[in-house]
Amino acid sequence: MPELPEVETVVRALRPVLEGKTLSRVELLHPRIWRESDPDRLRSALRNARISTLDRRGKYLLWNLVNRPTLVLHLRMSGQLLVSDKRLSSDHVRAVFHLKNGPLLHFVDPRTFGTLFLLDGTEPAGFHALGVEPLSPEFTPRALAALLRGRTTPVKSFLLMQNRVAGIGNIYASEALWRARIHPGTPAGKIRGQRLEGLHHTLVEVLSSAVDEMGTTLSDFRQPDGEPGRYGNKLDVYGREGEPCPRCGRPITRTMLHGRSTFFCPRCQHPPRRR
DNA sequence: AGGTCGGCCTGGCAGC
DNA sequence: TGCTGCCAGGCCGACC
Repeated sequence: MPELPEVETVVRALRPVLEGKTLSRVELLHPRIWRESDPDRLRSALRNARISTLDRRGKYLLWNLVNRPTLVLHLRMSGQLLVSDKRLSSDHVRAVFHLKNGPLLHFVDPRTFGTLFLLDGTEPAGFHALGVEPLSPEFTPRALAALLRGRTTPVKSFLLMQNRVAGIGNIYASEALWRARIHPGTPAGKIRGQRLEGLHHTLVEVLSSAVDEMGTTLSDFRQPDGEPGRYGNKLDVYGREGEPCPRCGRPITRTMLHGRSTFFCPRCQHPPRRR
């Protein structure tokens, strides 16, 4: 479940491994991984390509290549990028990147939801519709207010819309709303004033501290060296149905909102008062 | 157009 | 033990 902090962790770990290095070739091992692309284009774009810099946009990883289109990867649910000198024996290796005079980079993904494509005009349109980066200076309370205004959808669902704010997923949406004491079912447009300032603050706070802890590992997520992230034991509500709320002690509740598990404290997290 | 829902996938686990 | 069925969830396409 790589969300922004997990993808940021992967990008930071891969920079020293990949930046300035040259790919000799890529092996594409499962058709679902390149479903959005022409595999021949991918192979030829990556053959002997020099990697200049690595970046992140929302939950996407970007490899900027010298004189080639940018390579974009998305890990979706279960994808991992693992660095190893020796070839991994896993059944779920979907692509292998060969570096000149360097280790192998494995794209491992049991569920094959992950994907990779080139920014050469054939990319999925959704990539260009991504919303504001929540850890950028552009993400201000005022900017969030403009996005929320008039929306009737539950704020939890709103936070998952990548075309509004890019990078928040199911875990950090629940965590930020708990910290802000906002009920996940609150209509997004009803959040104003101090509550909105609070939500802006907790979103930035939760995402930044998860980046500091190398992300959350519930089951699949691994850093490129195979280590899990450390934020999992800092979660206040996610995955803690029935456990006491760290603030008030009342049991955490789980509900389904738009088909997604949503965790919250029914005592501390209120919808806004009617006026 | 905004809001909602189901499908894509497979591993892991609960329940029988 | 071995089977069934459900759950995980990011994103997209279909629908109202």
